[in-house]
Amino acid sequence: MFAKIIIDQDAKALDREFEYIIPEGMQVLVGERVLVPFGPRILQGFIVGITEKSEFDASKLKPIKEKIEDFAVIKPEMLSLMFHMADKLHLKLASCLRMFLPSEMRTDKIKELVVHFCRLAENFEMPSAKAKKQIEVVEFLKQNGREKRSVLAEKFGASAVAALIQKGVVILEAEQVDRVPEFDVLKSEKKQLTALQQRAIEEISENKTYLLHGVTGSGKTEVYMNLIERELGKGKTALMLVPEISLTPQVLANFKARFGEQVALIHSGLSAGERFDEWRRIFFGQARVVVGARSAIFAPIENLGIIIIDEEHEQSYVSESNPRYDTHDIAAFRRSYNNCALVLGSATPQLESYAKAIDGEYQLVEMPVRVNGLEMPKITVIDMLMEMRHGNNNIFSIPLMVELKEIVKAKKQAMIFINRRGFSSFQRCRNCGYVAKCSDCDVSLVYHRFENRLKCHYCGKRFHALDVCPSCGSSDIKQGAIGTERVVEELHKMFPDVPVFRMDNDTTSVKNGHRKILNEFRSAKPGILVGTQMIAKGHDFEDVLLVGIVDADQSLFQSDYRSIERTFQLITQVAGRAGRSANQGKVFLQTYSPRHYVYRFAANYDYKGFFKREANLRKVTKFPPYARIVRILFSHEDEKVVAQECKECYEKIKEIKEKNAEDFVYLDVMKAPVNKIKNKFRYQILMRFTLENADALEKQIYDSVDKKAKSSIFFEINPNNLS
DNA sequence: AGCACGCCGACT
DNA sequence: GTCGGCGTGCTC
Repeated sequence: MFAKIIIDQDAKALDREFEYIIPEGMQVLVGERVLVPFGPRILQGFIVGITEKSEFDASKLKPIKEKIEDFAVIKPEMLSLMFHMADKLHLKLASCLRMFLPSEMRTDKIKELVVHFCRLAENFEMPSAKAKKQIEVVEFLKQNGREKRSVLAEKFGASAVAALIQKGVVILEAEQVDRVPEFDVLKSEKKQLTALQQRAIEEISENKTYLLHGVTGSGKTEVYMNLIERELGKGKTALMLVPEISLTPQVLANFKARFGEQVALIHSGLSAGERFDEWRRIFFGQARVVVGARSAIFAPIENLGIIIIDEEHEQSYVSESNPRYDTHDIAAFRRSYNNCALVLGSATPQLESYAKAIDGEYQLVEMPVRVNGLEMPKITVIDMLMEMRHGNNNIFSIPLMVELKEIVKAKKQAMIFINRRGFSSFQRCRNCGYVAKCSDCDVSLVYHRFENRLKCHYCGKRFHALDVCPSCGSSDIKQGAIGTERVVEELHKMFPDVPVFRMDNDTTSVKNGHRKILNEFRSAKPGILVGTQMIAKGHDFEDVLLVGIVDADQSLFQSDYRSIERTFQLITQVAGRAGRSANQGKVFLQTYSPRHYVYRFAANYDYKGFFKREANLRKVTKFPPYARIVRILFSHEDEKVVAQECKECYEKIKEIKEKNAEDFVYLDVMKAPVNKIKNKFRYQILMRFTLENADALEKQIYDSVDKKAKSSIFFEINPNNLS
């Protein structure tokens, strides 16, 4: 018998099946992991097929060396998912398989956590009277039966315990224990459902895809929990995805409280060991509910009754680094494989999803009212140009400052949203215009006051801050647009006695960083929380009565077809943080373009109006979801090589375009907007075509890319950012 | 990915 | 004359 095997190496040249002989007497299954001789070395491989006869020259075949586990780590569903991903997303087979296993399984450093217990042998000789410590151990075990070796060693000394084991008086028993991730414990309280929630649960009853459009505070989480409960009752399992940043202790605690031991949690805060143990619990069916971030969509859970993607519009569901994939696509595959329901929930669905709901491809379920029946907080749009004209050059407008003072006086809380880390976006010389740039990447550096350093947000490299301009020697250095650090500093000046917290990538990178900051903020009254996107997600603080959006335009003027949509989503999410209790909250939105339509729709919480306007714009200008964008990015350290290879590829695509002229809207080749990252030069081909022949064209274009090129080549469909 | 084979410059 | 540069090609 022969096995088709995928070698576990992330290389283009190895991205196919290799054949091996299954040795006599070795029992293997599809999906198992094995070690095989490959050239001069021994590598890990996955069995993806078993055949009677070989297709390759039989005399050149080698036998499988050994099995790694005695069970198939890749289940049938995941195997078909792998082929699906390789085919549709142009991913390498091995890199798909890697997504399905906890990374620590490949390095085989981590194993089950084994604890050694000691017990007395059935019949044993008492140690000699001189060995007092050993006698104490024996007495202790007589009293207590079993104890951990580490505990005994600490109490009586490791040598005494070792001697007893040596003599056979004490027997060692190894036991595997699961590492259980930390979480805050909440008491489980089942809330009374509103009529709206009840209706939503009833509507989501078939094995279809549903778009649950519910305003912030409409109680979507409670709906999810009830849906999951219903599936568990039917003997099914459930998979729920949440954006990484909203995997807050609160959310986790809620699920643990409701579903107890049946829940497995997967998120980036887990240690390697914890992650592995959760994966095992899912794999072996002990966990029947999986809650996790993006990569949890690959959890080896079987018998799915429902898949939920909460905050489905979140960018974090799209993997931007290899392997590139969109969680929606994977969820759609698993939904259809398991013939189960898929629920996409959001207050501000992606335009693409809402369009599908309108077309009837998804079922639309609406929850237009907050659970507590309260109005949404009032959003006031503030014209910062007017502020400047009236002589206010501060980063806060007068109305926002007035309101902040009120909050402090009333011992309440406020959140200030500013979507930029660091102190200021760049440092520029006022004299000659010099802007500090990263030596390895083509981007300006961000000034971080606390460390007094310039940092590259692309590669993380750090540089000395500018005292004098390196170009002209002038010491007149201007700070660019403001960041979180700068806002915190301003607030400290205004309110020296009020605790101000900063939450962004820089302050939450330590383990449990989120939780610490949020817990401290929770008890600070008055208190102010300053942060980037990550404060916009799902934290419910009753006393937050004010939300300030310092610079709403920031996400608006990025040359990206989705930037307006993103701005709308961000404002709605951030505003939803204010007034979660009976007190009406207020939102102040500062902008330099107050008449932009996105602010009018956002201030009125008019999603449908916004959708209509934006969808129409996309239709007319032929952008997704009414067209497809393909970007092919070439990257290499030698600029001549990338430029050349990119150009060659472009010429081939140009031929395709000429044959399909009516489908193409746009095609061009250029330097990538960020021309260099980590010392690698980047060139790109950008194109746009209509949907009629999109799949066929996409395939042709993919096939025309030179597989032997020296540059790394990235193939992106409707990319989120074009840097 | 790694490792071997293979064809052109500066060295005991 | 040889040692070694890394370009090209192969691994069931």
